[in-house]
Amino acid sequence: MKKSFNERCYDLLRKVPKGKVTTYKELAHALNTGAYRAVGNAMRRNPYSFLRPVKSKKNQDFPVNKNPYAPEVPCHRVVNADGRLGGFASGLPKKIAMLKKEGVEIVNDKIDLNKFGHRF
DNA sequence: GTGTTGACCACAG
DNA sequence: GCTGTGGCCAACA
Repeated sequence: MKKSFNERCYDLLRKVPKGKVTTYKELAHALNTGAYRAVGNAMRRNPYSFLRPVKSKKNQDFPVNKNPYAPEVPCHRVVNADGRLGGFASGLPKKIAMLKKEGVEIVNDKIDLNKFGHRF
């Protein structure tokens, strides 16, 4: 079964335990590729993002109606390699709030990857 | 097939 | 600390 790069990203992302975060770098590495940017790209057009903004383009890559992953894809659990939150389509504060809620400690809008960084 | 863009990374200055 | 530059890979026009 051939999965799109996007799907693989989400699949890995779902494996990240609650209370932990991963980085675009690790994610891409786990996918056996170095396309961190592509991962970010995938998240940006993430059709399963439950906080997806109105900025939805043509998400013709997946059947959004069925959204099989739904809130199971914690796109808020992905951060930059430095631990910075980087970007979030629906706003960083939201991301921070959710992560804090899961037990992730955020200091100065950054995450301690030594403690909360998940590796595949 | 080519060129642009992207929620990035690493390095240089 | 900041900006600029080059590079990586995938999706899209």
